[in-house]
Amino acid sequence: MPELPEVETIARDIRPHLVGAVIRGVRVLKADILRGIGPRAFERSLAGCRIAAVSRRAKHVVIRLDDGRRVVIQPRMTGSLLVSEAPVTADRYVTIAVRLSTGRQLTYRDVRRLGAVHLLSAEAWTRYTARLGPEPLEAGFTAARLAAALAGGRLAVKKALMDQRRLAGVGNIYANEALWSAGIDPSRLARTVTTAEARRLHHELVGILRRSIRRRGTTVRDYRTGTGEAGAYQSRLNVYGRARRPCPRCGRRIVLTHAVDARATYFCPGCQR
DNA sequence: ACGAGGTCCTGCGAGC
DNA sequence: TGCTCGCAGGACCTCG
Repeated sequence: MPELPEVETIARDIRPHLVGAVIRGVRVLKADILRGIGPRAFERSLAGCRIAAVSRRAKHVVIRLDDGRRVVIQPRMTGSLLVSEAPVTADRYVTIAVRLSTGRQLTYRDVRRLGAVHLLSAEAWTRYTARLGPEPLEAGFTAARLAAALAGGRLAVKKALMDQRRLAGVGNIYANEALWSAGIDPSRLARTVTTAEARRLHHELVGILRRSIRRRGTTVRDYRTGTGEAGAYQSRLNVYGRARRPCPRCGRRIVLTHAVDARATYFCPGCQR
Protein backbone atom coordinates (compact mmCIF):
# COMPACT_ATOMS: atom_id res chain seq x y z
CA MET A 1 0.00 0.00 0.00
CA PRO A 2 2.36 2.67 -1.17
CA GLU A 3 1.56 6.00 0.47
CA LEU A 4 3.71 9.13 0.44
CA PRO A 5 6.87 7.69 2.09
CA GLU A 6 6.78 4.56 -0.03
CA VAL A 7 6.26 6.40 -3.32
CA GLU A 8 8.96 8.92 -2.33
CA THR A 9 11.35 6.01 -1.69
CA ILE A 10 10.54 4.44 -5.04
CA ALA A 11 11.07 7.74 -6.87
CA ARG A 12 14.42 8.34 -5.15
CA ASP A 13 15.57 4.79 -5.91
CA ILE A 14 14.76 4.81 -9.60
CA ARG A 15 15.63 8.47 -10.34
CA PRO A 16 19.42 8.07 -10.79
CA HIS A 17 18.86 5.23 -13.27
CA LEU A 18 16.23 7.05 -15.32
CA VAL A 19 17.21 10.70 -15.65
CA GLY A 20 19.01 11.26 -18.92
CA ALA A 21 18.23 7.78 -20.23
CA VAL A 22 16.42 7.27 -23.52
CA ILE A 23 13.50 4.85 -23.73
CA ARG A 24 14.46 2.22 -26.28
CA GLY A 25 11.39 0.01 -26.10
CA VAL A 26 8.17 -0.38 -24.15
CA ARG A 27 6.04 -3.49 -23.77
CA VAL A 28 2.61 -3.37 -22.16
CA LEU A 29 1.74 -6.85 -20.88
CA LYS A 30 -1.47 -6.00 -19.02
CA ALA A 31 -3.36 -3.22 -20.74
CA ASP A 32 -5.99 -2.65 -18.06
CA ILE A 33 -3.66 -0.57 -15.90
CA LEU A 34 -3.41 2.07 -18.66
CA ARG A 35 -5.81 5.02 -18.42
CA GLY A 36 -6.89 7.04 -21.42
CA ILE A 37 -4.56 5.36 -23.89
CA GLY A 38 -4.30 1.97 -25.55
CA PRO A 39 -1.29 -0.33 -25.15
CA ARG A 40 0.07 0.03 -28.69
CA ALA A 41 -0.26 3.81 -28.68
CA PHE A 42 1.46 3.94 -25.28
CA GLU A 43 4.35 1.81 -26.53
CA ARG A 44 4.77 3.79 -29.75
CA SER A 45 4.57 7.26 -28.24
CA LEU A 46 7.24 6.55 -25.61
CA ALA A 47 9.84 4.92 -27.84
CA GLY A 48 12.84 7.21 -28.43
CA CYS A 49 11.90 9.69 -25.68
CA ARG A 50 14.46 10.97 -23.21
CA ILE A 51 13.64 11.09 -19.49
CA ALA A 52 14.20 14.55 -18.01
CA ALA A 53 13.13 14.08 -14.38
CA VAL A 54 11.57 11.70 -11.86
CA SER A 55 9.53 13.01 -8.96
CA ARG A 56 6.69 12.22 -6.62
CA ARG A 57 3.33 13.96 -6.31
CA ALA A 58 0.94 12.63 -3.65
CA LYS A 59 1.06 8.84 -4.18
CA HIS A 60 2.15 9.09 -7.83
CA VAL A 61 5.55 8.59 -9.40
CA VAL A 62 5.93 11.22 -12.13
CA ILE A 63 8.37 10.58 -14.99
CA ARG A 64 8.83 13.77 -17.01
CA LEU A 65 9.98 13.43 -20.60
CA ASP A 66 12.09 15.95 -22.53
CA ASP A 67 9.01 17.12 -24.44
CA GLY A 68 7.10 17.98 -21.25
CA ARG A 69 4.82 14.96 -21.22
CA ARG A 70 4.54 12.90 -18.03
CA VAL A 71 4.20 9.20 -17.41
CA VAL A 72 2.24 9.14 -14.16
CA ILE A 73 2.26 5.90 -12.20
CA GLN A 74 -0.09 5.34 -9.29
CA PRO A 75 0.81 2.02 -7.61
CA ARG A 76 -2.22 1.97 -5.30
CA MET A 77 -2.30 -1.32 -3.40
CA THR A 78 0.18 -3.71 -4.95
CA GLY A 79 2.05 -1.79 -7.63
CA SER A 80 5.82 -1.63 -7.60
CA LEU A 81 8.49 -0.04 -9.80
CA LEU A 82 11.86 -1.64 -10.15
CA VAL A 83 15.02 -0.83 -12.07
CA SER A 84 17.04 -3.93 -12.84
CA GLU A 85 19.95 -5.07 -14.98
CA ALA A 86 18.08 -7.91 -16.63
CA PRO A 87 14.46 -8.13 -17.89
CA VAL A 88 11.98 -9.70 -15.46
CA THR A 89 9.51 -10.94 -18.06
CA ALA A 90 9.09 -14.38 -16.47
CA ASP A 91 7.11 -12.71 -13.70
CA ARG A 92 3.40 -13.04 -14.49
CA TYR A 93 2.55 -9.84 -12.61
CA VAL A 94 4.65 -7.53 -14.75
CA THR A 95 2.32 -5.09 -16.50
CA ILE A 96 4.81 -2.77 -18.25
CA ALA A 97 8.43 -3.41 -19.19
CA VAL A 98 10.66 -0.54 -20.38
CA ARG A 99 14.07 -1.00 -21.97
CA LEU A 100 16.45 1.92 -21.41
CA SER A 101 19.43 3.16 -23.42
CA THR A 102 21.67 2.37 -20.44
CA GLY A 103 20.87 -1.32 -20.83
CA ARG A 104 18.76 -1.31 -17.66
CA GLN A 105 15.10 -2.20 -17.42
CA LEU A 106 12.26 -0.36 -15.71
CA THR A 107 9.46 -2.70 -14.67
CA TYR A 108 6.00 -1.87 -13.37
CA ARG A 109 4.61 -4.86 -11.52
CA ASP A 110 1.12 -4.98 -10.03
CA VAL A 111 -0.45 -8.17 -8.66
CA ARG A 112 -3.98 -6.85 -8.28
CA ARG A 113 -3.74 -4.28 -11.06
CA LEU A 114 -5.62 -1.66 -9.07
CA GLY A 115 -2.83 0.71 -10.01
CA ALA A 116 -3.06 3.17 -12.86
CA VAL A 117 -0.65 4.50 -15.47
CA HIS A 118 -1.32 7.72 -17.40
CA LEU A 119 0.55 9.40 -20.23
CA LEU A 120 -0.27 13.10 -19.95
CA SER A 121 0.59 16.20 -21.93
CA ALA A 122 2.10 19.09 -19.94
CA GLU A 123 -1.34 20.76 -19.89
CA ALA A 124 -3.15 17.59 -18.82
CA TRP A 125 -0.61 17.12 -16.03
CA THR A 126 -1.23 20.67 -14.81
CA ARG A 127 -4.95 19.93 -14.60
CA TYR A 128 -4.29 16.56 -12.94
CA THR A 129 -2.04 17.88 -10.20
CA ALA A 130 -4.33 20.85 -9.55
CA ARG A 131 -6.97 18.45 -8.26
CA LEU A 132 -4.65 17.19 -5.53
CA GLY A 133 -4.22 18.84 -2.15
CA PRO A 134 -1.03 20.31 -0.64
CA GLU A 135 2.10 18.23 -0.08
CA PRO A 136 2.56 17.62 3.67
CA LEU A 137 6.35 17.81 3.46
CA GLU A 138 6.59 21.06 1.56
CA ALA A 139 7.61 24.21 3.42
CA GLY A 140 4.28 25.92 2.89
CA PHE A 141 2.35 23.18 4.64
CA THR A 142 1.69 24.66 8.05
CA ALA A 143 -0.62 23.67 10.90
CA ALA A 144 -2.99 26.34 9.63
CA ARG A 145 -3.11 24.69 6.21
CA LEU A 146 -3.84 21.34 7.84
CA ALA A 147 -6.62 22.96 9.85
CA ALA A 148 -8.02 24.41 6.61
CA ALA A 149 -7.89 20.96 4.99
CA LEU A 150 -9.91 19.55 7.90
CA ALA A 151 -12.50 22.32 7.93
CA GLY A 152 -15.81 22.01 6.14
CA GLY A 153 -18.13 19.09 5.63
CA ARG A 154 -19.10 16.53 8.21
CA LEU A 155 -16.68 13.73 7.53
CA ALA A 156 -14.52 11.88 10.05
CA VAL A 157 -11.06 13.31 10.65
CA LYS A 158 -9.44 10.10 9.41
CA LYS A 159 -11.35 10.22 6.14
CA ALA A 160 -10.45 13.89 5.73
CA LEU A 161 -6.74 13.10 6.18
CA MET A 162 -7.00 10.46 3.46
CA ASP A 163 -8.93 12.69 1.04
CA GLN A 164 -6.35 13.45 -1.66
CA ARG A 165 -8.10 16.70 -2.61
CA ARG A 166 -7.66 18.00 0.93
CA LEU A 167 -4.20 16.63 1.60
CA ALA A 168 -1.87 14.73 -0.73
CA GLY A 169 -0.21 11.41 -0.02
CA VAL A 170 -1.69 10.20 3.27
CA GLY A 171 -3.31 6.76 3.23
CA ASN A 172 -4.70 4.38 5.80
CA ILE A 173 -1.48 3.46 7.60
CA TYR A 174 -0.19 6.99 8.20
CA ALA A 175 -3.65 8.39 8.96
CA ASN A 176 -3.99 5.78 11.73
CA GLU A 177 -0.49 6.42 13.05
CA ALA A 178 -0.70 10.23 12.98
CA LEU A 179 -4.05 10.27 14.78
CA TRP A 180 -2.72 7.95 17.46
CA SER A 181 0.39 10.09 17.93
CA ALA A 182 -1.75 13.21 18.20
CA GLY A 183 -4.21 11.53 20.60
CA ILE A 184 -7.21 12.14 18.34
CA ASP A 185 -10.08 9.66 17.91
CA PRO A 186 -10.22 8.79 14.15
CA SER A 187 -14.03 8.81 14.11
CA ARG A 188 -14.38 12.39 15.31
CA LEU A 189 -15.71 14.89 12.81
CA ALA A 190 -12.81 16.70 11.16
CA ARG A 191 -14.32 20.09 11.86
CA THR A 192 -14.26 19.44 15.64
CA VAL A 193 -10.45 19.31 15.65
CA THR A 194 -9.29 22.34 17.61
CA THR A 195 -6.45 24.66 16.66
CA ALA A 196 -4.22 23.12 19.32
CA GLU A 197 -5.04 19.61 18.11
CA ALA A 198 -4.38 20.58 14.50
CA ARG A 199 -0.99 21.91 15.54
CA ARG A 200 -0.18 18.64 17.28
CA LEU A 201 -1.53 16.53 14.41
CA HIS A 202 0.52 18.55 11.93
CA HIS A 203 3.68 18.03 13.98
CA GLU A 204 3.10 14.28 14.37
CA LEU A 205 2.05 13.67 10.77
CA VAL A 206 5.06 15.48 9.30
CA GLY A 207 7.41 13.71 11.72
CA ILE A 208 5.98 10.27 10.96
CA LEU A 209 6.18 10.79 7.19
CA ARG A 210 9.79 12.00 7.45
CA ARG A 211 10.86 9.14 9.70
CA SER A 212 9.15 6.61 7.45
CA ILE A 213 11.02 7.96 4.41
CA ARG A 214 14.24 7.63 6.40
CA ARG A 215 13.38 3.95 6.92
CA ARG A 216 12.36 3.50 3.27
CA GLY A 217 8.66 3.06 3.96
CA THR A 218 6.37 0.50 5.55
CA THR A 219 6.15 -3.03 4.18
CA VAL A 220 3.11 -4.86 5.53
CA ARG A 221 2.87 -7.27 2.64
CA ASP A 222 3.37 -6.10 -0.91
CA TYR A 223 5.31 -2.85 -0.89
CA ARG A 224 8.84 -2.96 -2.28
CA THR A 225 11.29 -0.12 -2.78
CA GLY A 226 12.68 0.82 -6.18
CA THR A 227 15.48 -1.66 -5.55
CA GLY A 228 13.10 -4.50 -4.72
CA GLU A 229 13.63 -4.51 -0.95
CA ALA A 230 11.15 -4.28 1.90
CA GLY A 231 10.87 -1.05 3.89
CA ALA A 232 11.67 -0.92 7.60
CA TYR A 233 9.13 1.45 9.16
CA GLN A 234 6.69 -1.38 9.99
CA SER A 235 8.72 -2.01 13.15
CA ARG A 236 7.91 1.56 14.26
CA LEU A 237 4.13 1.34 13.87
CA ASN A 238 2.25 2.03 17.09
CA VAL A 239 -1.32 1.05 16.17
CA TYR A 240 -1.64 -0.07 12.55
CA GLY A 241 -1.98 -3.87 12.39
CA ARG A 242 -1.74 -4.13 16.18
CA ALA A 243 -5.32 -4.97 17.15
CA ARG A 244 -5.73 -6.24 20.74
CA ARG A 245 -2.12 -5.48 21.59
CA PRO A 246 -1.33 -2.96 24.30
CA CYS A 247 -1.18 0.71 23.44
CA PRO A 248 2.47 1.83 23.70
CA ARG A 249 1.32 4.98 25.49
CA CYS A 250 -1.35 3.90 27.98
CA GLY A 251 -1.43 0.10 27.88
CA ARG A 252 -5.09 -0.28 26.88
CA ARG A 253 -5.79 -2.78 24.13
CA ILE A 254 -5.76 -1.31 20.62
CA VAL A 255 -9.14 -1.61 18.91
CA LEU A 256 -9.75 -2.48 15.25
CA THR A 257 -12.99 -1.14 13.81
CA HIS A 258 -14.42 -0.55 10.36
CA ALA A 259 -16.69 2.25 11.52
CA VAL A 260 -14.84 4.95 9.57
CA ASP A 261 -15.40 4.66 5.81
CA ALA A 262 -15.56 0.82 6.11
CA ARG A 263 -11.75 0.78 6.30
CA ALA A 264 -9.54 -0.83 8.93
CA THR A 265 -9.18 1.77 11.65
CA TYR A 266 -6.84 1.07 14.56
CA PHE A 267 -6.98 3.25 17.64
CA CYS A 268 -6.56 3.30 21.37
CA PRO A 269 -9.82 3.97 23.23
CA GLY A 270 -7.77 4.94 26.27
CA CYS A 271 -5.76 7.87 24.96
CA GLN A 272 -7.37 8.98 21.69
CA ARG A 273 -10.12 11.51 22.35
C1' DA B 1 -22.60 20.38 -3.55
C1' DC B 2 -21.33 17.02 -1.00
C1' DG B 3 -21.12 12.54 1.09
C1' DA B 4 -22.12 7.54 1.28
C1' DG B 5 -21.45 3.31 -0.72
C1' DG B 6 -20.25 0.15 -4.68
C1' DT B 7 -16.62 -1.33 -7.68
C1' DC B 8 -12.26 -2.95 -9.47
C1' DC B 9 -8.48 -6.59 -8.85
C1' DT B 10 -5.94 -11.11 -6.79
C1' DG B 11 -3.77 -13.48 -2.92
C1' DC B 12 -4.10 -14.96 1.48
C1' DG B 13 -5.74 -16.66 5.81
C1' DA B 14 -9.57 -17.92 8.76
C1' DG B 15 -12.99 -21.20 9.41
C1' DC B 16 -15.67 -25.26 8.47
C1' DT C 1 -7.03 -31.73 3.87
C1' DG C 2 -9.32 -28.95 0.80
C1' DC C 3 -12.59 -25.77 -0.14
C1' DT C 4 -15.20 -21.23 0.32
C1' DC C 5 -15.53 -16.76 1.78
C1' DG C 6 -14.24 -12.33 3.39
C1' DC C 7 -10.81 -9.03 3.63
C1' DA C 8 -6.89 -6.07 2.22
C1' DG C 9 -7.80 -0.38 0.43
C1' DG C 10 -6.94 3.71 -3.10
C1' DA C 11 -9.58 6.23 -6.02
C1' DC C 12 -13.08 6.51 -9.32
C1' DC C 13 -18.02 6.17 -10.20
C1' DT C 14 -22.95 6.43 -9.34
C1' DC C 15 -26.66 7.64 -6.61
C1' DG C 16 -29.31 10.31 -3.33
